[in-house]
Amino acid sequence: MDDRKVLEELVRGLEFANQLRQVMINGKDNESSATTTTPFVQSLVKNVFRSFTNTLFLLDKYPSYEVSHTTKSEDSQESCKGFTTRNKRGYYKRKRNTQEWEEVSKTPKVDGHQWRKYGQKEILKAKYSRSYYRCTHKYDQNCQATKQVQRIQEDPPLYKTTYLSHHTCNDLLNYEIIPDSNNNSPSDTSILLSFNNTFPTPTKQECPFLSSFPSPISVKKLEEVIPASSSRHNNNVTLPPPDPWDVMSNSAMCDSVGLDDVNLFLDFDD
DNA sequence: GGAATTTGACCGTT
DNA sequence: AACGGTCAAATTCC
Repeated sequence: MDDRKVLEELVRGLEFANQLRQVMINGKDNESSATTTTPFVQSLVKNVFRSFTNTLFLLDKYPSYEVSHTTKSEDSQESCKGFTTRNKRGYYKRKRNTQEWEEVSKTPKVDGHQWRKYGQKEILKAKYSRSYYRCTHKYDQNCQATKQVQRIQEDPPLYKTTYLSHHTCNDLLNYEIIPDSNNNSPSDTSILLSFNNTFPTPTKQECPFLSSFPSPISVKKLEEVIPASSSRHNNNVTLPPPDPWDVMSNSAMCDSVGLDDVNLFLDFDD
């Protein structure tokens, strides 16, 4: 069987589930409908996500899949961002690869991974500066995961996190592959792949195998308003925001995520 | 004293 | 030339 086709089908399923989630989110905006439909529907959506992500994790064990989804940009990025030559300081590939996804949350939350801030820049036409983080295990485990955090809105505060490359380190605690908890409690509003979490972060946690999950999808937020003024040294974004793949595990372990906590849209590159 | 953060410089991309 | 991602020395934190 063609792993890629299987994966594409799974991704399509995720997209549908995400669309359903969007419907739910819209429903939550309308408070009356939210109270009547969310517990059951949320549970269903969560289970759908759970099934898809579990399968995707399993697919990750297939080397052929990894190869088929290694893009040119990834290859070049590897060579560029690896900084094999010390003199090539700042040598990188600006063009984003396909293993990139974004998340928008109301708070810069803590995720399970350990991040090291390595830079902060003022971005043109952006009101707030952008912070750059790399995985703490970049050198000891050659983990290439990086992320960028930028505040995009003042009131209410909104933060955009852009993840580039998934973790390859073992920075995560043990994680059981998403068990079918059959948890349909009304308070359970989390969703796998919600790319967000709210629970307090243990210093170290999560699952090693999750960290090596290759993301074949890119996630884009559809709209973003960035005021055209500039301010420097915004220290509001010092807490490491969540890592999507952590969140998947986190959601599985601790279902405490609000659906409206994330404004996320999936987009799939062909 | 080691680890993490800050911040100006560097440098490839656009 | 401007922009933005990264480096690395200086500084701060624990």
